[in-house]
Amino acid sequence: MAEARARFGVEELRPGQREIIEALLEGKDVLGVMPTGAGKSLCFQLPALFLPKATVVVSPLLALMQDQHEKLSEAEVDVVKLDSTLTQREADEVAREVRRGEHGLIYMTPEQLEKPERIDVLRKAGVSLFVVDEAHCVSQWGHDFRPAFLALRDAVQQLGRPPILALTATATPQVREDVLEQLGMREAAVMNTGIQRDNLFLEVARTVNPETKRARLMKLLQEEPGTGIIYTATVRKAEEVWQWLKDAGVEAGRYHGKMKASEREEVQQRFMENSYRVIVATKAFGLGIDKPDIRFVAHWQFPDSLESYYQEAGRAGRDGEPARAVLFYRLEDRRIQGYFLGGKYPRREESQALYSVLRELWAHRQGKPVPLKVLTEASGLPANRVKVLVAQLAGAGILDRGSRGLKQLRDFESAEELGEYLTAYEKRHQSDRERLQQMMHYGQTTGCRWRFLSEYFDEPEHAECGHCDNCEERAAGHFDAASPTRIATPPTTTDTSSAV
DNA sequence: CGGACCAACAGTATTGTTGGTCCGGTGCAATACT
Repeated sequence: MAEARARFGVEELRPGQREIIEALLEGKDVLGVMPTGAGKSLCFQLPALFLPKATVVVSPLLALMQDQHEKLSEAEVDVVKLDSTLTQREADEVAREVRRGEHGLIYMTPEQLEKPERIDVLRKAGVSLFVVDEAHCVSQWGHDFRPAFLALRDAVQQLGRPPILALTATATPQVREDVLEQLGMREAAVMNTGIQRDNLFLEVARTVNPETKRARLMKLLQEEPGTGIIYTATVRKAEEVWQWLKDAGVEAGRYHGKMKASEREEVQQRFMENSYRVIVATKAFGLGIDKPDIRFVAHWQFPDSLESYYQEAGRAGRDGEPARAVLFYRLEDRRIQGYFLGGKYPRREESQALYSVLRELWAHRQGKPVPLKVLTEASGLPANRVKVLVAQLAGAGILDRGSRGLKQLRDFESAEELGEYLTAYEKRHQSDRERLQQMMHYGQTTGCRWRFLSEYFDEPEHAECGHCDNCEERAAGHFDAASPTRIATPPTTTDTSSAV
């Protein structure tokens, strides 16, 4: 504790922190689900000081690593990062130091851990603790556009399987299961501090067309003098809303993945300094946004799931002061999310084709390892897709990802097992569609929205909240007791009829 | 998946129908160029 005080200026461990740290020091795996601002970082930064060997921290974003690296360096903690921002020469130097065991805390991207030479260095240094920060990325990104997250399980095995700490702010039971499975965490202790945020007022505005949305947004801006974020589903829509706000004289910024890195950095900086009233953004404006006094988050279009929604909406009111999360619900907005879900996972034919090609290659090379590159070219599938399927085969124990290539361990034992492999992603696709459906139910429900979220996240039942639009209206007597539909729509909370 | 947009056509006013095309998120890392 003295150490925590001296290094990090912490007086007392918060709920959850002590339990997590104690479990780790006993050598257990831990999945920590705790909100941003609850002190996740301390859960590994503190043990890292006492553990005999290095602590590896996997972080999804270069900017996040940069940020943490700076903060820790200022606190005179011995920390390095290993990523593509280093020159070859710098990376070699850091690698040498790591090998000699000179560093206690090593930040890396998952992609770096795919490289055999990095694994080699870490093995020589020895690893006491393996941390996956923002662990929902394993489930959210691993299966399609950043499959390096699915290779972490192998990496940690190769490192002698030290205890794993996975940390995230939100996770449904499904996502928790997936993270545990993909990282190979068996019998992990799960610490969940809950999702309730009493200062966050949840509301939904039914908006039948773009005009209604604009009117509703203007109203919100008039009611809320503080800063906020407006999320859109597409880059084009973000640009459009941004332009419209600027024309209306609102100090607005924009943020999305098509902008240059330098510009994005500048916008974020200015947002932190309160130079903007609002930021219009796609989901690119997410991880690492930790501004405490965001007063509202509005969704021009709903995202793909309530996980995403809660992550984004939950960025409002981190300071504990009253804040609002407003969803501009429109049935038609389902379309764009449906499209995104469409091409996300490998299809059955692709799984089938890849497995056949791989078996042929093995046969042809008489069991010698097949380099990933060779398989990718032979299959004709996109590289990411191949990586996802290979990770899945590795998880099933069919192959092993060695430094010289993919080695066959066994064949599928039965038609059932093969069928399971082929249909695994169809099931996932189906469950994603159900999650989108749940997102829409949230938009349509006339019940307590916090209760809806609690049920979705499988949290203990709680009484009606009193801080969502439906509870407020019920209290004001605007619901017909016999029917679930609304009988009165006061202009203060809904705006379905008064299109401009 | 399905809305937005446009052109062609229908037909004789201005507008309406139909059919085709287009578009759509999240990042790391390696590489080629100044």
